[in-house]
Amino acid sequence: MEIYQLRYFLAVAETGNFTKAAQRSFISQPSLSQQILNLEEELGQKLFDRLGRKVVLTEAGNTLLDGAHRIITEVDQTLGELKSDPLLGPRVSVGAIPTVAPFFLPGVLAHCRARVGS
Amino acid sequence: MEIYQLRYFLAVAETGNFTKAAQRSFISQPSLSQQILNLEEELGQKLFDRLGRKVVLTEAGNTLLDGAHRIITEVDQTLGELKSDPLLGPRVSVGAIPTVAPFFLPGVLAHCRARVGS
DNA sequence: TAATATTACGTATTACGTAAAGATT
DNA sequence: AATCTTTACGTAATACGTAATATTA
Repeated sequence: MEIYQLRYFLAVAETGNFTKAAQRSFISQPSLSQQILNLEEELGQKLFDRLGRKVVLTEAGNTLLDGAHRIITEVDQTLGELKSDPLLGPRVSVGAIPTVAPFFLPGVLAHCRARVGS
Repeated sequence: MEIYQLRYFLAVAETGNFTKAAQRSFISQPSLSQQILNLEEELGQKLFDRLGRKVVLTEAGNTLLDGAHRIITEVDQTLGELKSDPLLGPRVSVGAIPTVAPFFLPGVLAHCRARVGS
């Protein structure tokens, strides 16, 4: 079970339709179908009942739906905190005596930022 | 970012050592190293400071550590609920008039279970 | 020099797309 | 017949292992 599979699963659960779910996921419909089948096989549980053109969650599917929501929420939140966050990363502490600090530091720091490119 | 990568990351964070983390993860040490690098590249953040033989979490690493713990906990809980749980799956409701139920149902149901193999 | 991490590169797994077939309305 | 899903199969991406190369205590 991987994160990308859970995203596919959620797309199907929310659209109730493999074709639309595939479009939303930017992959072909058979590939998405395959991943859902892989998930079902790994879990040993059918996740959807294929009723003609309707796709409905099974009991196991509903259980996974709950978990997937919680997992993906945590994942996206964590990604949001981390992804290329410029506030994270190495810090530099600079000390200076009070007399010169207000005069020199602003210009010097701006120069540093410009050279580093941040 | 995928679940298997988060497990590798946790292994390194907990052991503070790529070699031991690889052993615990049952993969070779270079492969694990590569996955950590992939993660760092995707996130645009260094996750560990390699200080000679010590490996220490960066600030971004600590942020991911929190998230990874929550994510993996949810994942494992969800997997535990689902994986080949025989209680899940299709249910069959059987009705019978009170008079015959206690006499016939036990044997018939046992027979069904035996034929289905459950 | 011993212990550890990274780089280089080939192999094997596997996710994906296209085409064809099956199933349902 | 039209719409949707699954099956079949080839391709491309990539996770992994082995070997060689840094790097540090």
